[in-house]
Amino acid sequence: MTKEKLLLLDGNSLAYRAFFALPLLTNDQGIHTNAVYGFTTMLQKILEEEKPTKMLVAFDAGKTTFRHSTYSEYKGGRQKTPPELSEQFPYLRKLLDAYRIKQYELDLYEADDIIGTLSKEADEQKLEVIIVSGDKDLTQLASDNTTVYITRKGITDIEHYTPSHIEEKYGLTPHQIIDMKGLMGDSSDNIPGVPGVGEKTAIKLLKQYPTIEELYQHIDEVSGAKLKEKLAANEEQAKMSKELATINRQAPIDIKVEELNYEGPDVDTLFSLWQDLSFKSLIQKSEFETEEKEIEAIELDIVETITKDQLASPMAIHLELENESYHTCKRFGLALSNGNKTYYIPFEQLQNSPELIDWLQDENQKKYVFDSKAIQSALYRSDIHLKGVEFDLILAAYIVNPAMSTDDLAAVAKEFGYRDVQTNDIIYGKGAKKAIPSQEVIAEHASRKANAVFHLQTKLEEQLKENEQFDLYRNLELPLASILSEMESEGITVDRERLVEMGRELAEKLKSIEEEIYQAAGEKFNINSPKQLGVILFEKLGLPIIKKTKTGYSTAADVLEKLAPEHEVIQHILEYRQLGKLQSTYIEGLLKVILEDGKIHTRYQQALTSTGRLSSIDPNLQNIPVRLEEGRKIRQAFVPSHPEWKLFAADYSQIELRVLAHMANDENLKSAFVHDQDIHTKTAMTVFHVEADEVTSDMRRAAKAVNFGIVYGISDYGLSQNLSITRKEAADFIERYLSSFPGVKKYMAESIKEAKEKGFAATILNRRRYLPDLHSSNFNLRSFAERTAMNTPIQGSAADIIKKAMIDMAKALKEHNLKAKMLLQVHDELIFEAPNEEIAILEKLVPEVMANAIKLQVPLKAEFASGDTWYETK
DNA sequence: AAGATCACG
DNA sequence: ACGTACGTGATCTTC
Repeated sequence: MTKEKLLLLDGNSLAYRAFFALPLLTNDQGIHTNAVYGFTTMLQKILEEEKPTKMLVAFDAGKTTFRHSTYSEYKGGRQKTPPELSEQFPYLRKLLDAYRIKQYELDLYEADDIIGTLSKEADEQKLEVIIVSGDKDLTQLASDNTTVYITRKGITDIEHYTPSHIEEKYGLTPHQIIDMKGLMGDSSDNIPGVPGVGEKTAIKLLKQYPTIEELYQHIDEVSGAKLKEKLAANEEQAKMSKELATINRQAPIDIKVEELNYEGPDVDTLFSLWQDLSFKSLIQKSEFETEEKEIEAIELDIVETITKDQLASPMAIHLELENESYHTCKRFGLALSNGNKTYYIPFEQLQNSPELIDWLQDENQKKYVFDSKAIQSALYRSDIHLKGVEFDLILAAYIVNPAMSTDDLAAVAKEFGYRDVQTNDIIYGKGAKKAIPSQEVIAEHASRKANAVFHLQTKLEEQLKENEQFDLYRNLELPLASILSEMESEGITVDRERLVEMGRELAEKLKSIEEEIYQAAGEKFNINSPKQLGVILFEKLGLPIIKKTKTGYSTAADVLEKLAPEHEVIQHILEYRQLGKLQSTYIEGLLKVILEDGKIHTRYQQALTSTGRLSSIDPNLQNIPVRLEEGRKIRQAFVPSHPEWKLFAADYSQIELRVLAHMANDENLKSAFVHDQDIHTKTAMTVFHVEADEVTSDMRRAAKAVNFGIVYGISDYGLSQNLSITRKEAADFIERYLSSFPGVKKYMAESIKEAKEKGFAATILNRRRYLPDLHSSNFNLRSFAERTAMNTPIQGSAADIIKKAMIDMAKALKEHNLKAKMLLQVHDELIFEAPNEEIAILEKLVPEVMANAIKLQVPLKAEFASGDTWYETK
């Protein structure tokens, strides 16, 4: 049997050390974690190096100890524990529980005394003992069997105090450390000692007289009159100080060395705690070590058909796809799991399994999935209509924390403590190593995913309910996924010839502008290269440098506009940029993604943005040009899918400011919307104290910029940049705005305060965004988080509203038996196509549904237009 | 793979 | 004093 090794840790001391050694880290919910993190890394290191068989962490019990009856000023004058540290102690306790390490504390005694008592007992039993602390006092406990580890700078750098090390360092025995302390005192514990005697003098004296008692017996022999005088005057104090510094090795503890066996951590609990604390590096490191071996075998049947008797409700399903482009990619096969057993059926066979298809299409057969939108869309391509999705892991995880920046099932599962599933990167490889593995490998991978989904359903739903977000998840996001799938699958028709023709024209214009630029520059260069352009403009032509980027001169549009009067080439460059953008992103880009049906099928990312908005990719149909006429013409290529049909567009008017009026409960702002006034003009009237007919276009423009600023979480600098005014003027402006709209002013302050208290900003439908940086000591990070705390409820609530409108809209189209289809969403705008004869119906129905999506304190208003192309819906 | 730029709400 | 407006995606160049 290996020799017993007992590890005794001074919990309080190490937590303090870790806290002050590390910067203030927080987890994604804003709880400080640096002390727990430091403690953990130190613990991991010691466990690995020492491999103890017994362990205990001792804590100080409370404020009063038996030492206070000797000396009431003991530990007096100490700064009280910072709240950022106090809040970490419960997590430290949980951490130790997860490691299954015993913890102990005792009324009236300090951690030292518990350690002293246990180490004495262990020492007598000839156990090897290691004591770990940040407090050098503990070195008095060193012996032949006991080594005391004291953390130096940081927390993982450790000095080992054996009796011989102490001898070498101080020329004293461990026990004399107490006498040393008695003479020199300890300011941190407020132990007085003998004033004027420091470490050097104390050591010198103790080399001559081994203890304080013997020193005083021979006080007359001490050399140096001054020193002798000081010692004589403070005899009582020195003896008391010694008493205070002496660790009590007979504390009345009711725990025995035999009870301290350490058998390693409860891995699952530990991992899930690390998840909660966002200890990503620790998780990764230890997974790296366990990844290969610990993944459990699964029960899997690869089958050619699936019949009713193999199906149940609920079951988790996963359709394994070649890649993320589910509208076009290869579909490998479907895995089904009831939590224990899994089936995998290749996609070709699935298409010939009528009982399985019936089951998939049966609303009453409940399915749990990861990314229902992808599966529904991919099945729809084969005319299979997925119904009965009861749980969607990607949406649930996104609602629990939208900051989770991954769409990989395994990565999401890991976040919630489930690890028997691998990432796509591991199975398929990434970059150059990418390859399609065998069917067996794919089948197992898909089956593990289905298992993961099945196992995580309860946990996620519990968490959603706990956060009061279940309704948002179940009645908004989940039904929306299905509607988005229908919109994506429907797609929008594009007039390919129109795009090609526009491309031809653009190419000609670009060619001639390009030549003019080369002429002006006197040489050929790559106009698309900011680096090369910078050299031409700022070195060759000697134009003034207005702004720099990290890597060189800025040639961004706002800079070039300021340079325009300086040189005629600037205008050409701006035009080249503008047209080049249209050509590459919109003409060539869109032509590339028109499918055989003549349509473009974007994909909405429903679990991506931190505010709750959607995003659109492959292609992005949420940023089709509109502001400039040349670009806007791109919209002429977006057309209805049938002759005698039209496109119909409806957009919310000022939805974000209406949301603000509602949330801030600002009377002035509310009244503007109740009376349906032009909000920017109204703002100008209020801020400039003028009548409606006195508002100039500049005043309105300024008011509009301030309104934007308010929505974004205003800063004087941002506004000054936007309006090209000084910062001071911008600051005055904001001040005037806020005193005109006192409700808004109050809202801004309250949003930050509330987010700070709760740890997150929330929307009308209780969507959350965690903002740990509100507590950051970094000005930039904190300011950013503060602006986010103001902006997220506004932008996010607007997103909630339009999502709700989309659900209501889909229902209304069905109920009215309309042929009209909802095709696109652009944040505050919905685009439909419909037969001509339905347009009049939509003109009534759509604005009504949109306006009634969610009841606010102010009316919601939607404006609409229809036309033969998207361009004409204005 | 990162940075700059520019398209949208 | 600190250095910024909020949220996205695609393309191009450069490293």
